[in-house]
Amino acid sequence: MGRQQGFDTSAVVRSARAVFWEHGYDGASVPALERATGLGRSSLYHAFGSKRGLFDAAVTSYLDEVVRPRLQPLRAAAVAPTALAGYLTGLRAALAAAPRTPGCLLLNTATSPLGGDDAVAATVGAYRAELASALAAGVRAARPDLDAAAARHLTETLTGLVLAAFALARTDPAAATGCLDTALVACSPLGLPPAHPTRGTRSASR
Amino acid sequence: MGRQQGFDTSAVVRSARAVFWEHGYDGASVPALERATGLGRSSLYHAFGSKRGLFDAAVTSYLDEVVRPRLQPLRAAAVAPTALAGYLTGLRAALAAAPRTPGCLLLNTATSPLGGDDAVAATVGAYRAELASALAAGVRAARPDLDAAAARHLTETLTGLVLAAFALARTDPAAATGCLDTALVACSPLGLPPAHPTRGTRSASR
DNA sequence: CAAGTACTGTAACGATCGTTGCACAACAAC
DNA sequence: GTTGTTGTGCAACGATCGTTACAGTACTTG
Repeated sequence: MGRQQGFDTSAVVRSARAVFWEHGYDGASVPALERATGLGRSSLYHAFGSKRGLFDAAVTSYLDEVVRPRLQPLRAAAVAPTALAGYLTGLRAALAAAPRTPGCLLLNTATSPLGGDDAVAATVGAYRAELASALAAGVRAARPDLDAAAARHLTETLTGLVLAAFALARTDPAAATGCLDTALVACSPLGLPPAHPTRGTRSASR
Repeated sequence: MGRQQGFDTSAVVRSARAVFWEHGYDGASVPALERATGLGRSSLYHAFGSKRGLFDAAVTSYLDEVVRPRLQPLRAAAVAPTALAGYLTGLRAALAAAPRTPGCLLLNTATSPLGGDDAVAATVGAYRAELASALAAGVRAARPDLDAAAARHLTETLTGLVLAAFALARTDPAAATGCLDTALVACSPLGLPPAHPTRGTRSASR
């Protein structure tokens, strides 16, 4: 069936994803995508049709390789009581580790003009629902003492705090980790910080 | 001292601000800014130096004419106990009113590549601090029963939920208003919704 | 081997980007 | 009125944007 392509598609998408993640859709120029992927325009356009096609592939890759692996413990059949706190501390560590993090590819897209696109809006909506669903499972496992209304309230609070952390990641990483600290406090059975509101997470710097 | 300019600077900045708000910094082309303001390039560049200069003026205008007026009841010397809930319901109504809202100009900028700019990051940080400070005052007035740690925790939770609402405004207005509903529940002394978690706000549609 | 098809390199496309120079118009100061 | 300064209109700048056409290469298929 003709010549076979000389590159690994998923690796190329991963490289392109990094460019979109850091520079946004508009800011990611085709020459920059060529450099990052090591491919020429012909190959890119042949494989993905357009810049937007490559971006869509990058978003799918982001969901599959970045978002869902981190949510996996919360989406399993049996969710551990520590899975919720583990997710939040893990996310906190990830944000604190990188000196300058671009935040969340999907949230950045949602707040960009591209967020007006119906397909993008649907993807972002599905992402938020997936996150909320996973956090709900974590809340059920970590806080079986809560009734349905309280669990729902806590879930929505945590979802909002996680999204706020993503929103602040680029300009104010400290504030972003602070949001996750607040989330950790919120899901504690005590309901209040033990001594000082600033929690120490041994796996994260600062 | 020479010819005097034939336009109202603040009105021009207001028009330009709307363009930046909807299309973002990169997406706002100079021709579009010309059309919105009714000015030629010469006048724009003479008055503001560059596109970035006009954007900075638009951000200042946004803070002065959009953000702070809404926060004013929370920044007054004497804060009413209802000011906090008033802010949240007012914001909710504003998000629910417009069919398609561009969210928050500053948060959109923060999550864009421009968020990496030091000046932008500083502005966004100051904005977040101002919001958090105002919400803290509202919490003190609305919930004098809370101790310092609990008040601080509630303030950070509310700040996060407001930011999350802004982040979701463009792609999912319903989810954005949901964040504000959750915030309203969180600052209620009951701590839980009375019957159904979905609160009715008589001033807002839906 | 011959034929056909799929992938890739090079080059250019038209469009739009933000910015600048220059000539002219309008007003203040003298 | 004259001079000097400042705002505005017109036009073009070089650069970069995403996309496409075309020729050539590499491989599968018969």
